[in-house]
Amino acid sequence: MNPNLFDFLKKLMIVSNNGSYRGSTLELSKLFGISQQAASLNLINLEKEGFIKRVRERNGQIIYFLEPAYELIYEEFNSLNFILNRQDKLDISGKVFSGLGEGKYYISQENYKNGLKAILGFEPFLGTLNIRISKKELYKMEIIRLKGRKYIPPFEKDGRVFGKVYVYNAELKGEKIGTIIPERTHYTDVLEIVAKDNLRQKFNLKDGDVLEVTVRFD
Amino acid sequence: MNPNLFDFLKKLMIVSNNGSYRGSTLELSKLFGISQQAASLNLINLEKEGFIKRVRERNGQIIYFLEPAYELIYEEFNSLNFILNRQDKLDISGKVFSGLGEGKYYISQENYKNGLKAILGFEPFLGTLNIRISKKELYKMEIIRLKGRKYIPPFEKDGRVFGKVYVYNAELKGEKIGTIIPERTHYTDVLEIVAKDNLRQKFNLKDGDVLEVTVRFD
DNA sequence: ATTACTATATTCCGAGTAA
DNA sequence: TTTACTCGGAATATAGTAA
Repeated sequence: MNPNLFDFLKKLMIVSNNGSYRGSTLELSKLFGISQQAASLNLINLEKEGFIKRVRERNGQIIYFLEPAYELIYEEFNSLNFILNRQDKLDISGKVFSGLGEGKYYISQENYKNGLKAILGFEPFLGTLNIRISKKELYKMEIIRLKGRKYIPPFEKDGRVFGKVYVYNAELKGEKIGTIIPERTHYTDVLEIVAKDNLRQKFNLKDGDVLEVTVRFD
Repeated sequence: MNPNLFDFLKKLMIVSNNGSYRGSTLELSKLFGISQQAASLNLINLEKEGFIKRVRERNGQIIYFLEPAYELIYEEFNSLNFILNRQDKLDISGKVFSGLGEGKYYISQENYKNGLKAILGFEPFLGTLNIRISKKELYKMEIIRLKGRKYIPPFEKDGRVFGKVYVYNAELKGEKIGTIIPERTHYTDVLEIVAKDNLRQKFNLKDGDVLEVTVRFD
């Protein structure tokens, strides 16, 4: 979300009571030092994006905050908490699920395999373990993305383009592992795990099992 | 601070390590999905406003975060915490100090006196107790300002203009009191307290004593 | 290589005003 | 009274480019 709109939402939630705000756009404009038109437009956008629900009244409107608004605030809260704790690692948890077996195909490519070995220090098992991150922890995925420093550069092979992937040292159940995040992907809630061994076998994992991974940024 | 610049600072602090970031404006622009020029300009502004200190290097620069940056993040963190806790009251503490006796003059004006009585439900002692809010809790002053609902409208008397003041029900040491914040003032760190009695006498207060006030928003 | 200036493009805001 | 549209101007971002 646009930082200006977020700022407006934040202020709106601060001046609200019991999960709602009753007032007019003129009132809001005066409170926030913006124009009535800007207040109106911001409300329209917030409603369009599903953060608030409005009910018109004689003299103004009632604004109800929907769950996504609180989720957004919570994400931001956690991001700031992360900064204040100046952490060099981050714990994230998710549920095991079966991918389409693409992981094995990709990881078998020489460039990726060698890149992983160089960054992680071990020869990876030819397969990945996927975990899906819950909505509550999605903000951590963004932080992990932003913190990405080590990566395997993109390359071409047999006329196909293989994209840049960020690689992180990590731990799982005391095991040194790696996590991979492709630079361009639409799966923003998936963390791919590589390890020396077949983790699914080693820990007898089933779909739906919850795993906690410690991702390192050094 | 401008929300866009704040957002940039926040992202910068997330991708940093050990209180500093080493890299180029081009790198940052790619990380954040903005232009190199915008990254450069944002850094210039952050440095101008005293949030960062930069050291040029061969290939880029090192960016050090200064204390005001952490303070800013901390303030925002607390504001969001406030939202998430959906409070209808707020505890704020500050140190007693002696004003110039202006409080007595203002509070003696009929309009102010009657307005206070109407909102607070008691006849105020003709004098105010001032407390100065510490930097750490200044963000609460902004929240209180934003939450202001009840006020005494501005008026003119003897050719003088008396401004709008926001009035809040509050508590101090179990006592029902009121706090006043003028709409326009340059003392953003001062909370004025009114009460039925002379609080300074009643509680034997001296300058420097720390008081905790619970401000209500109902 | 960099950063950052200048000029242009785009986005955003607010005044006027219709509904 | 409201909210929210159109439109012009301000603010902001990007492109080009100098240092």
